[in-house]
Amino acid sequence: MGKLVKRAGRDRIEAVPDRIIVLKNAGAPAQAADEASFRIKYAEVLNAAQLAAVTHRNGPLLVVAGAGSGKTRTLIYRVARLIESGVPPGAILLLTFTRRAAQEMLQRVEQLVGERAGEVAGGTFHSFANTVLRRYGAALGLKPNFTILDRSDMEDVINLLRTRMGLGSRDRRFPKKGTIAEAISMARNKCRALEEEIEIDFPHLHDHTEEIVKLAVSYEAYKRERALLDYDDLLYRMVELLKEHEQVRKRLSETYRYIMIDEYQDTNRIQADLVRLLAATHHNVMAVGDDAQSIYSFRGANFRNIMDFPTLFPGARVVKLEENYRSVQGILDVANEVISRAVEKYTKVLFTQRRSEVRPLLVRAEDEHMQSRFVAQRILELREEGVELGEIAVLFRSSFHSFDLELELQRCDIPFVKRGGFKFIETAHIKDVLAHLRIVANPADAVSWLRMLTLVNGVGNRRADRLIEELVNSAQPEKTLAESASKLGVRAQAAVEGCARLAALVAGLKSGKAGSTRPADQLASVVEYYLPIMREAYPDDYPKRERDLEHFQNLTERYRSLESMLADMALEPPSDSIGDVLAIDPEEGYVTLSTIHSAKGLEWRVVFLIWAADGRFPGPMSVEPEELEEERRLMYVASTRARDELYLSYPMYMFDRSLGHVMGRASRFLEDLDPQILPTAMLQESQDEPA
DNA sequence: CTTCTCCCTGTTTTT
DNA sequence: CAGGGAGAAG
Repeated sequence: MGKLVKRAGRDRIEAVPDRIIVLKNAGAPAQAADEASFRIKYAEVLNAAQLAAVTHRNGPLLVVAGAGSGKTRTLIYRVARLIESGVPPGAILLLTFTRRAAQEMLQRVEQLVGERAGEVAGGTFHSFANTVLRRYGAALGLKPNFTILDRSDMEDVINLLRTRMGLGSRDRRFPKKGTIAEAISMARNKCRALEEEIEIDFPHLHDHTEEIVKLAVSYEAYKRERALLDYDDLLYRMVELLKEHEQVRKRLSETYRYIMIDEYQDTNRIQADLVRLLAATHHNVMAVGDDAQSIYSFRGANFRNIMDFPTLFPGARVVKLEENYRSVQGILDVANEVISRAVEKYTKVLFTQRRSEVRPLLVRAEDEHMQSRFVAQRILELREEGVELGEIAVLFRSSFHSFDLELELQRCDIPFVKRGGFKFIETAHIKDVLAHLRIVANPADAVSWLRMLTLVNGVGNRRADRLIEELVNSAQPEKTLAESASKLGVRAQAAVEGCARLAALVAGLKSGKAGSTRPADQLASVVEYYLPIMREAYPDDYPKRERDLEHFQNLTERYRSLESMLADMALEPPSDSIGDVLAIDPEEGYVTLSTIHSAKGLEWRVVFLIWAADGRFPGPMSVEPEELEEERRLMYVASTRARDELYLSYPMYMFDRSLGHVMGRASRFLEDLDPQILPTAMLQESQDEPA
């Protein structure tokens, strides 16, 4: 789907500097034309509130939009309206939650106003920051070839530093790398001192505060020395850039004269800062969001942020969209009930004119497998009734909740794609292969060197560490590698040979052996080198992994530059669970399986929510009242994804590792709902149905 | 110092 | 049901 679109997206973003020239002309936009001169009849296709938002021209605007109230539609029409009013598309910046969302919106804008919409800049905060930093980061002393660290890279570095600093080698209770990484990242996302963050959210780490802070300090230094940026750095350093370099700030602010942000309730303070700085010269910011759908507090978002918008941008206009165009009233009744029991009240009550006799259904299954069979069977029936598979989704709280269902769907030959949860980009073999390419782009990328070197037989953490010290400062790392390795001595013959082979590979990659520096070709030589290593490392399942690598090679075909490919892999990784994807018949379509988080902003005609059971949703990790409130909002998000039919199901017997078999109860968010609003059904085995 | 093996843990959610 | 971590052997 949409190779071209994706490519267009990248070009759009990369084209930043050219646009500055365009800009000067844009300084004097066409004066507000009167309604008759617009091709689109805005007043006819939008309701009053939507129209008010769309025709808003200058100054800050906050749109509080309930689920399904035409939020995306409003954004799209606003973009169209601006373009029709003479604003150059390149002066519009559309920040969304995923790049996918940005692309979909721009496609729809294109249908309205034509190709020029393609020039609108857009993407996630992180991908936008990435582009800007590559271009202007030199002002901060940042190399343009910096490497982006994902979460597991971050953990690798922390682990390395921890051992190096001799922390926690004795103390078995020293926190794990993942926990430390989380604390560091959380502190930054909430704009708190690390000490403070530990006190508030990680009180159990209190005894180790001093060491963790030290670790965080050396982590910062390590990244700076080696041109490495983690996700948080992308945002932080961009804020730094805008704060400290007035010229850059002015340039960008003048380039992007109209800024729009989707899903504002899920932004955190740094992102808000970023917007404020970007809009410094014009304050033309339109934020769209729904406080009742804030589900990313684990990433530092706070649903109260949206209410702070008018403080951040004085004089902001506020528009509320409350009419729902998506769901039938029965579904909204459930959603409204769920959210009305929240401790803190939200700003809207949804209503619709879509009447329907059908109510959502709370389905009790005997056990997990029966739940899966129910979903599969109902999907088959729906298909008989003429519902396209693409109109059906199964949602769940955590990605592993769908394991049993996946097997059942496979058994019934129902094609599906799973979104959220495991990303195959994060599997060891893909990361291994990527590491070899990352050092071509950034030879100082010590994380990747470490990964590559420890793959070599006879090289472990210690030797790798010593080799890296020499490598990262060397002008020709591959030569240095071969030389230093040869000094390891006869006792490490395997290591010497292995390093020589690795050095040869790297040399080949850099020189563009096989006459090409196309990422796909470079990847091919890496794979050739890596296959024997992989066979040895994973004797049980290497065939599966080989198929992954093949799939990965296909994915890289369309990239022309290594840098853009690597940035994409870090910021917008392909998340399809492979295998199934390839087998799908485009005519038939597929059912979507998704975590609720990944379903944000999407809608389907029929939605199943499985594992709506206490202990799963909310999960065992949610104890604090605030966490439970977020789970409640998550339930609200899940139920408002459905247009016509909504099935909430849970098994009556479930297996718990610590408790054994337990009686399952419906999620606490559903259990005391009026049966008039949420009727209950019980599954029964029919006689002629084989078990 | 590296590697092998066994045990244990622990399992949201994402850029 | 993995993947990581700790401990022992080469």
